[in-house]
Amino acid sequence: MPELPEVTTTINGLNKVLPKLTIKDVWSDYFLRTKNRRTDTIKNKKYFEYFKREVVGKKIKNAERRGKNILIHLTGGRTILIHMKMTGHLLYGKYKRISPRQDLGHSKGLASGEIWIPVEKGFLQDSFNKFIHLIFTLSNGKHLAFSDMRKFAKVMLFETDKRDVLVDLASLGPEPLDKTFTLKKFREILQPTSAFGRTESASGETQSAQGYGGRRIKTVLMDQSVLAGIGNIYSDEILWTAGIHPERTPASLKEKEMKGMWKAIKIILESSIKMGGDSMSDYRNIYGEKGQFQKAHKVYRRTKEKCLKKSCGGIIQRKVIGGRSSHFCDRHQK
DNA sequence: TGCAGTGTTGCTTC
DNA sequence: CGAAGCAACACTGC
Repeated sequence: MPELPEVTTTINGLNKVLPKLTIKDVWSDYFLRTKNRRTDTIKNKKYFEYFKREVVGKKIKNAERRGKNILIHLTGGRTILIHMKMTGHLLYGKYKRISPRQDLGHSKGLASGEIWIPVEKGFLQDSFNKFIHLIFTLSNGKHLAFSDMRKFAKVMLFETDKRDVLVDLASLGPEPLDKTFTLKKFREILQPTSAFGRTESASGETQSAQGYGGRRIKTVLMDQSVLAGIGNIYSDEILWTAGIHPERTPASLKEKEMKGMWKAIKIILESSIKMGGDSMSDYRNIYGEKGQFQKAHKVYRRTKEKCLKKSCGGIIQRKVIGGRSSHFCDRHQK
């Protein structure tokens, strides 16, 4: 579930422990059992060998978030990009490698016949260790482990000064928590006359004069090229707070509604960061600890329950929108 | 037991 | 353009 607040929580943790450490070794079993044919990620064996050659011996400068991507900047002008997708999370601690017995419950996820387990007692002990598919050995004797149950994650290396042309980063919209993401900017993105989202046809005619204006607001909020970092949970929570139905179009939004949504974006993302992110599913911080935002959900996964808006009296509905399950109150979200 | 559902993204088809 | 369906993968819950 890593969306913006979860990635931020991870980045904050990484920046407390990683800077100035050197990567001494890298291990992965991603490439052993995957149908992914991309050759530019570590799921490809040749690419992983290259990745390992480039990364071992480099010192870590710092970590940065861009959208839902984790960027780990190294000396030598290279940056590691990690997109956690559905189930990825980075864990920091002291690990050791073992060859587990198959009867210990390690099933399909285990491809290599080896797993890494934490040496010290604590949160890292509780789970997810059998899903570690990438691990860095650091110069202080500790490890940075990447657990990824469903193996959807993307890990690659790029030249730091080419970040502006790397499509994973270049295609992203503005950062919603950036000071420069003003109400004016949000309005420009959503308004029908906006230059955003318009394309020119061969004849030079404006093809979609409405920009994003005709799409459903839920899918627009989740569109990483419109705004970077918002996913299914936070789009539901933002729309509930702003009182806007997920199927409304940006073109139909009144000024007051845009302002309410803009404020909700800032408030909800910031409050989740303060709570250490959302651990309704398997997100954990780098020490394996849960975040708390799942306790503050107003709509997400509350299908058929009462709307929590004061004196609303509505019942939370669930409907698939843009291929994602969307939760909303059809009484106060108009 | 079996199958729908799960935070993300990208590709294909209509 | 945009929406829908599905694939990548493995587990949980009904």
